[in-house]
Amino acid sequence: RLAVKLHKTRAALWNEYFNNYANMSAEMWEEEKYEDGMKWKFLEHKGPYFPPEYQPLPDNVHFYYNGKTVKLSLAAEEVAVFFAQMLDHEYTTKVVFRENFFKDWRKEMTHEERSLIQDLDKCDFGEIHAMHKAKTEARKNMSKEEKQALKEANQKIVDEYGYCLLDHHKERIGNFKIEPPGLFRGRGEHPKQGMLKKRIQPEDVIINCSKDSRIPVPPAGHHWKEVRHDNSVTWLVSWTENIQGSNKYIMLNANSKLKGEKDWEKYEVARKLKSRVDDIRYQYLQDLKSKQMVTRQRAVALYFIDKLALRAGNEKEEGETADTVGCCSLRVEHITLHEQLDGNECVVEFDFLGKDCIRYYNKVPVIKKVFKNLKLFLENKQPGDELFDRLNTNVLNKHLSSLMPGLTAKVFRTYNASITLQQQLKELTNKSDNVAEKLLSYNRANRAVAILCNHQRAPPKTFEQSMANLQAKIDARKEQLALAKTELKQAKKEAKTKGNSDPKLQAAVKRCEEQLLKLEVQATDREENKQIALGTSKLNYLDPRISVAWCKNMEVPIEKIYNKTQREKFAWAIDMTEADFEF
DNA sequence: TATATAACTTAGGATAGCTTAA
DNA sequence: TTAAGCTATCCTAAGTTATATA
Repeated sequence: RLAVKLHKTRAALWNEYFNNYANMSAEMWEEEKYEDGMKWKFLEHKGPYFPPEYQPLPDNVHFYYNGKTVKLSLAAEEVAVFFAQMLDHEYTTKVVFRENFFKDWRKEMTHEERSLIQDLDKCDFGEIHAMHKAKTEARKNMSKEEKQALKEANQKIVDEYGYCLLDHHKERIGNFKIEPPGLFRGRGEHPKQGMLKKRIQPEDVIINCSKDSRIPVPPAGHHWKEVRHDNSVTWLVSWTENIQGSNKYIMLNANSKLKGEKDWEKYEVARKLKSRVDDIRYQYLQDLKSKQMVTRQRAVALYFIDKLALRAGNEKEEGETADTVGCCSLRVEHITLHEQLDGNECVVEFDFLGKDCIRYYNKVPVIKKVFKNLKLFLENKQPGDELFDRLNTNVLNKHLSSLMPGLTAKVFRTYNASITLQQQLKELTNKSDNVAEKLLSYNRANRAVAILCNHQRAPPKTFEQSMANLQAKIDARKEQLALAKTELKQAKKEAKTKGNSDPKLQAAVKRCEEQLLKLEVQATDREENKQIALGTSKLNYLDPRISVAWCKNMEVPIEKIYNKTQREKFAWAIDMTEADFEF
């Protein structure tokens, strides 16, 4: 009940803010009274935008099997094109990808095709691939006018399908396009990579909107799977995808009221954790000594989640997805215990694949009680056995929500990310620094969070080159600076005899120094960022009010840290945050 | 109580398109 | 003016969590 009350108070606060934000007077916007769980009262939209239908290959582009031209049926040809388009990609060399593709491709073939085409290695997609490359090339080389026309056509689609009416607001939709068919590209060693992701028809699509709205019209000759009017959910359109059998949704853009409010709530829960975290930590440290195995496992898991910002780690169905784990699903093989390592005692070495098959590797000194428990958990287990065999995310989250309303495993990630940013910003930035230095500090604080959350990226392909280019610029600037300095010296000497120094030359030296510093700072920033992605934490874990307050305090324009999309998403924070905000 | 499912957030890679330097 | 390089945006996969179902 308390949580509901809290929620309602927040909703009222939010409405007050949003009235201002939307630049509407309170009278114009009759305050919505939402029942619990009601997401909207009125929802109208145009339905999804479908990808264009398949365009058959021109007659001069051939597919060959075993060296002979084969004219494929339309369905088989479309799938062949999917494969041909990916030929430059590493995917198409992987055995699993090729096998899955070939199996699904054969399903699309006619009887005759199927009996002829039995070996993928005998297929020659060369001409189709070349055609595709030529097409992308041609697109790149379009004239200004053609590009402009294309842009306008796209804008027209956005104007028509990209917005909806939700209660009193025209809101942008996040993804209004139905996903086009193609070959499934999973991450890492995905058992389903290469399978055919089928074309979605209107008959597969569920529409969600108000009863009294103008119901979206299906494409000519088609009908929707269902039209429903469920205002307890936020999606406008959904369909079932054929690879995993899971649902896909069309939902609002991040700048919408619905999403913004949810985001705000997320950070409010994390702030609440801030005020409770001491007690909660004390509790799980006590629990390390519990007589109950479940409780001790839960305590160790919480220790990891809190200290290392690990994800909850749901169980996954084997063979359906790549083999990745989070905290609760860690297996014996993923950790190594060291009584002594690099001068530290009780070190746990983690090595596992997390979400998106991103490797988590870390050597962490832990407290003795945790170490002792871990040793116990490992007893009589095989490498493939679960470390926390009595624990799952359900048990863990049930416990957490009993400690604090709204508390779940992922709140710790949000909390620790945001509090780390705030602390780091305090520690790293000086008011007297120039903007470039302040931004380096900001990025370093952001980077500390990204490292904590293990947000990695593949080093950009052009990284080495781009670093070299930057270094060349720095060298050139250094030379220029040296030159400017000698000129100034010379001028000063002459000034002694003539009596006036040269302010122009002094300014030139100063400008040169500033530019050099800026370049050097940029180089440092880029080098440190080689394998680290800052965007994910910025967008999903860092309370934007921390950044907004920092910008105000440091007199850094908000545009320096948030691009247009980010400013739109965080409009609420930019609008409501004072310089003294504390997370 | 276990398992499945729905709904929603979080995630990195691909690509479009803008900026900058040659 | 053009191409290279970089950033923003798009895309959709892969998580988490709450709830429904067996």
